Amino acid sequence: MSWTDERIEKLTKMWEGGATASQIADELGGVSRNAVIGKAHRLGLKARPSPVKPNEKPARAPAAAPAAAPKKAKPVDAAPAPARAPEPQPEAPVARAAPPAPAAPAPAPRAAEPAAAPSTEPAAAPQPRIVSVGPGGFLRQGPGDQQQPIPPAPPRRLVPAKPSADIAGKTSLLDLNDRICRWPMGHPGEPDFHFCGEKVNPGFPYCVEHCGRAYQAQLPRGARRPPPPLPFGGPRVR
DNA sequence: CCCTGATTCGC
DNA sequence: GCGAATCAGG
Repeated sequence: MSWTDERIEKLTKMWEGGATASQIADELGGVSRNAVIGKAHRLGLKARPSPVKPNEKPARAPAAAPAAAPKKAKPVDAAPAPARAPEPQPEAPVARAAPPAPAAPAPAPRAAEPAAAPSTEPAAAPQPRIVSVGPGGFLRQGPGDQQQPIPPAPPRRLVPAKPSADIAGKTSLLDLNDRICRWPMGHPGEPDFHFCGEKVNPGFPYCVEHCGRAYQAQLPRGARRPPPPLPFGGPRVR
């Protein structure tokens, strides 16, 4: 299989949509998970929560291997050339004139340090907030009013945080009890997935109508009719 | 072991 | 450019 435009597009969409490489490969067909990952990288759409540590980066130069334990001596570059890795060490500022280099990321211009204020005055007299409205309607803050550590914690992915408008008023999983019909409407995971919600046919988990769908008399052989649609609408088409 | 993504490297 | 092999964490 080759990477046609369609396939690349699908790969890109799914990758960005959060699908795993396996899922994508499965979907595209004819390619392996590795192929998908490799292609994704070549396309430049990296950056995904990787199971592997983003930690120390030996950069594939474990030259300092402890006595060396090459599981598989690769025919190539088997020789650990000593002349390698001219990694620019951040240290050893040998002959460097030291201009006003802000080496340490010291506490940046912090607006206020009320904590270490041994001031006799009870800290912070309630000053009237100076707030104005800027163009566009945003609230303008005075200096020092910066509300800093508010990392908005980007949404994880795909999972609707709250019931969408589609499902408003519909019977959700939490609404189920043994008096209402739990016949599924739509597919689980989809935004408007819900349950029938009608009053059940007493003694059954479904309403009368859906009991009719769920429980069907076995017809004699040869007189079978095409099977009715299954719950969930049958197997997912993909 | 299964899964995941990252990386390498021969092709 | 491609992807199997390999690695490494969960």
